[in-house]
Amino acid sequence: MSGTLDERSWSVLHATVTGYIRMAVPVGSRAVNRLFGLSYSPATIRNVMADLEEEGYLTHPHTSAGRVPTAKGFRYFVDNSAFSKQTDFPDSSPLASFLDVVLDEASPLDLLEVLSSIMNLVARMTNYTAIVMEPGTRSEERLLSFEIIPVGEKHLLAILVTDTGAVYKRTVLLPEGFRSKEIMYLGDLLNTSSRNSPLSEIREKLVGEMEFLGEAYRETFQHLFFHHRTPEMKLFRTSRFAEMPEFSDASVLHAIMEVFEEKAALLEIFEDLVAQGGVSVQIGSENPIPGLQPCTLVSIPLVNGDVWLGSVGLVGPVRMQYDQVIPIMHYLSGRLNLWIEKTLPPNSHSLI
Amino acid sequence: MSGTLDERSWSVLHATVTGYIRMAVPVGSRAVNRLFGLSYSPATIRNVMADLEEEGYLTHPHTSAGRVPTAKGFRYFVDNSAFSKQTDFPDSSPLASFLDVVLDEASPLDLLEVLSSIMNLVARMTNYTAIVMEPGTRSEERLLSFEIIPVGEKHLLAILVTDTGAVYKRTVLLPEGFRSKEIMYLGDLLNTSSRNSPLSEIREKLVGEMEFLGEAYRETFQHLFFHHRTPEMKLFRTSRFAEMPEFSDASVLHAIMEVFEEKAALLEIFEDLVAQGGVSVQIGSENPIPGLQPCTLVSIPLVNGDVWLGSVGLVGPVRMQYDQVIPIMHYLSGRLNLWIEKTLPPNSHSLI
DNA sequence: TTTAGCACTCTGTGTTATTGAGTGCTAACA
DNA sequence: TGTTAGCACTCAATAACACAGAGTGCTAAA
Repeated sequence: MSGTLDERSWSVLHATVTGYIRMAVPVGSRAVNRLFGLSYSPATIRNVMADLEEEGYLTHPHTSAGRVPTAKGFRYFVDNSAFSKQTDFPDSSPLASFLDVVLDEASPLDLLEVLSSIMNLVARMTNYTAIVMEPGTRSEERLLSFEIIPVGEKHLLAILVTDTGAVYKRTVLLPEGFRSKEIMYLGDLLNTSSRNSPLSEIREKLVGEMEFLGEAYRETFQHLFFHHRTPEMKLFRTSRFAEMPEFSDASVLHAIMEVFEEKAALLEIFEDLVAQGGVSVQIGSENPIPGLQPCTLVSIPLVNGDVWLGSVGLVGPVRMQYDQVIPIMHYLSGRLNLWIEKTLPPNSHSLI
Repeated sequence: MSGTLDERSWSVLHATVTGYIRMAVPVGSRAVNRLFGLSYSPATIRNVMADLEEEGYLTHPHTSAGRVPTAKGFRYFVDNSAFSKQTDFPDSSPLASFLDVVLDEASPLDLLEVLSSIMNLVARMTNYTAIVMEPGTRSEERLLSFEIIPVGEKHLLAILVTDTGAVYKRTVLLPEGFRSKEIMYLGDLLNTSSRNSPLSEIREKLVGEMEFLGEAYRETFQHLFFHHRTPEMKLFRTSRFAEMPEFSDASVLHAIMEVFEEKAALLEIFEDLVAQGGVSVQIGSENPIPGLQPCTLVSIPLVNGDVWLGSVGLVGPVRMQYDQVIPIMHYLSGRLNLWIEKTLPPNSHSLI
């Protein structure tokens, strides 16, 4: 990135950003001088601020207003603050003890629920909106169990379990003249012959074998067996946005709410950040979704080697309390990924 | 309720309410006269409006403003408009053909998904927020299948299926020194001996029998078997609220968003309305949740005899397009409940 | 190099005047 | 007697204006 700031510029930038985060209004030279006890006078600070503005770290809503950090200013602040390197986290934190309990007794096969309960807490601690995302279909998902259960006279309920802990269910009406036995036989066959085979392989095999079945059988069976797994997303405390001054404009707020109702775009962001690993901070327009550009997204991927299992994130205003959020997310990244690494075999989605 | 309005008063009330729904601003006597071609002059309309105000159907934000309907005014409007009695619905509607397709191939065991896809469409058609609610634990839920699947060396995955189509899963770490065989044996036993027994009965039996098991076994098994089912709620298009003029006040909007993040209160409302049956319209303060009082909730319970399977609702501003929403919900109530009645045995949650 | 001082700029607020929509009342009318 | 035209009155919303205050940029002094 661009050059490094000297000591004095950095302390002014730091104070300006911190002040803006706290007050949510443009910060003037006097405020920086007083609030942060800088040993420079307001006049000096004004000079420094003018320089910082020229270099693009600050802006000016209008002549007689204080300074507001730009995305570049926030970026420099985040990259150079101590909290971004901080690796320790107080064991006494409620989060730490919560994780102790949850991670001890839970399994990565129940990842969505585990992450949900954790991020629910994190959302409450930080007062920002939390996101939990789990990807859809996984490449080498393998069949653990396929059970067809007759329900009543005319219905079949299929339960498909894969080694990632995913459970699919579907109910179908048995077509007129069909015996449930026949379909159940197919199910049993599959269950014993293909246990532990990748779903993709079973799919191909089935398509081949099913040529010999009647159309109606084939359709019913396919309906029971072929599921596509959609990504799962959960949100916590989206209502917080309605309280923040930067979202008092209804159209801005509306745009954000719409982003939250459409998981595809968020999924893409999380996918893109997997390779990066660790804590990603996307400030303002650094993220590609237009509606989300007045926001900052702090997120971490959960991986087992090079297999992506899911991601969690926090969304708040650009004026986010980075010094609180980033250490929390760092800590979460460490604990969760360690837990996954310890529990799952290397590079696997599953416990096998 | 209070008395019946004479012909003229009713036409003025009708025009005022309709006008207010359309314009979202107080409606004056001239507007009523012009927009609705009433044969009375503005002066006469003013007299009638004054009477309606005295009787509590209209209010007055301030002297020189037009009239705004009160909750009582909306209530009278809803109760006496033709659309509330209308029973037919165009077969050509996208909703009708959508239901034709969905209800034909789906089963009430997948109720949550069925209702979700329908209400997603309804939310888009009406531009209001849709809610799908499914109650939690059901009294006489019976066991269909309980399977314990070993995953890897040290984990067990339990899948419990009940006759309502509910599927529970949980993964546990096998305690040190345990053999998965032993626990699986318990599972098998349960599966063959207790299939079709109510969960409550199995629970009691197990608690009795498990006295003889060691503490650790008991705990592990209980962890696998005892789930409590929490109510499920899904929301569609909550972002719409951010666009409506009556919710431009951030604190009002925030209160509503918070209601949507807490399913307990909504669940209670839906539960209370089950007995009433059919289409319930709760206008403004008629619903008991404070944050939701600037809204109207139009909802229908889905029942099989006296068994409640779930509810769906639409939430919008009090100034809702009742003439569009109520017929839709009437139609939905009819189609869905008929579908349930045809598919499920009488007074049952399930297909058995 | 830093800082005090000062003129200047611009938003936000409070004041006032004005406009216009809408009412309530009264008197005329059918 | 019910309906309507006319008119004075009320009050929110808007615009115009002055003014205070916060904050800047520049200059000159320390």
